[in-house]
Amino acid sequence: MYALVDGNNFFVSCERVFQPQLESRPVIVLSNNDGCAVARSNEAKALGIKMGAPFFTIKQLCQQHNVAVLSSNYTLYADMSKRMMSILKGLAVRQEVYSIDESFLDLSGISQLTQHAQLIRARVKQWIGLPVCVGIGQTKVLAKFANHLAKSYPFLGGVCNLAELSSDRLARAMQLTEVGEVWGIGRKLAQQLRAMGISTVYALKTANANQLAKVFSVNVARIVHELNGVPCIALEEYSNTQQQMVSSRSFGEPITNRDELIAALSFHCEQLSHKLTKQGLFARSLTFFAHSNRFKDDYVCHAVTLLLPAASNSFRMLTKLITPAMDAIFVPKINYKKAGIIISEMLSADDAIRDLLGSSNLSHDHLLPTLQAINRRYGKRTVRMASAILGHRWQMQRELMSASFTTDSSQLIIAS
DNA sequence: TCTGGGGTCCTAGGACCC
DNA sequence: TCTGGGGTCCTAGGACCC
Repeated sequence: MYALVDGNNFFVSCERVFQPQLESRPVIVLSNNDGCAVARSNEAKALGIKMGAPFFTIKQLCQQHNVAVLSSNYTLYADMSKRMMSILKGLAVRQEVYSIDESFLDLSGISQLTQHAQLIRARVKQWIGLPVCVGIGQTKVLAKFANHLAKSYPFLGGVCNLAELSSDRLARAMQLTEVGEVWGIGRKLAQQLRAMGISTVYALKTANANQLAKVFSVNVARIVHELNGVPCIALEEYSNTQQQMVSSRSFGEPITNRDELIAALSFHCEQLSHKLTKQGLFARSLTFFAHSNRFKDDYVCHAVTLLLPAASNSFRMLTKLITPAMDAIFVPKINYKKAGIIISEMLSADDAIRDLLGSSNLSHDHLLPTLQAINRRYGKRTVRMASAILGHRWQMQRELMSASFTTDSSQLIIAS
């Protein structure tokens, strides 16, 4: 049996742990650049604030109802997530960390599953102050569905174990739930399924999997099997090596200036260099992209993929590609709104292939460890490429951010 | 005026191979 | 008249997830 444990309104709950005065008040957390609402407390949901709603469309509503509006504080959420995952790990046979606030657990061999799920809830709440819901089912898709029920029906007390439901009640619950709620059925698929007369979870469960595989893809067939209790999606305990690495960001305000764009791309080189080093990986090629506002008619997007002479994790090497990249993508007078870099080909140190002359397809920047040591000791970005300080107008807006309660000793909460 | 960022997987189609 | 069949690899693009 699988469990899906999911933090309730995760970002909001993290904020409330350190700001108890936010309890029982409507609270929302905004995305980068204070763009749109990415987390909402129940009170905020009740006001009709939708997931992903652009902030400018709800600003007035927030003022009217005294909604607490916060910029996102990912450092805090990542740290709270790490703590939550480590608690869950101790309460399961195997664990798959699925997202910042969700974890699949393999509960094979554990008896009294419902009680165990309640223990999970109680422990996470007591040890780190976060409320979670637990859904239990025979497959990952069913565990997800159970979790949805646990969240939707408060009388369940935050835990839903499908094995405890009679087949009649399970069928009833599936008939009452829209097909789009199923994990893996997004907006487009839900729309197409509805057009075929499949509009509830139950209708999907009882549909012909082979037929759907032909019309859509094998994925949809897998989901149908999973809804029927046949596992098709395995628990991924150890994440396979990452396929892709991205650093990108929208600008606080549109930019047209070449230097400003260079500064932004330099920043992304630093970010990626840091990520690569942390995971022991080396980039082979980088895709640089920059685009204007995608909500406007004159939207343009330019991208170029460049190969490094040898795979590298050093920001000094990555940064060298910025000039050729700019030559390929930069067009004057365009109002750029976002830029970034994608690495889609990575090597680990083990992949290094030595040729006959002893040179390697990996290039080690021997200065890098020293530079990193300086930055660790004297603070992030003490030493950096000069190109990164050519401009700053591109930086994000985060006007309403809370403190780094758990990761910066100067910002600890003081108990008096 | 204002609309996130970071991922994965699948498919279709072309190039190329024997 | 009639022009194979099976496979791999790559890329672009779309859909999905949180």
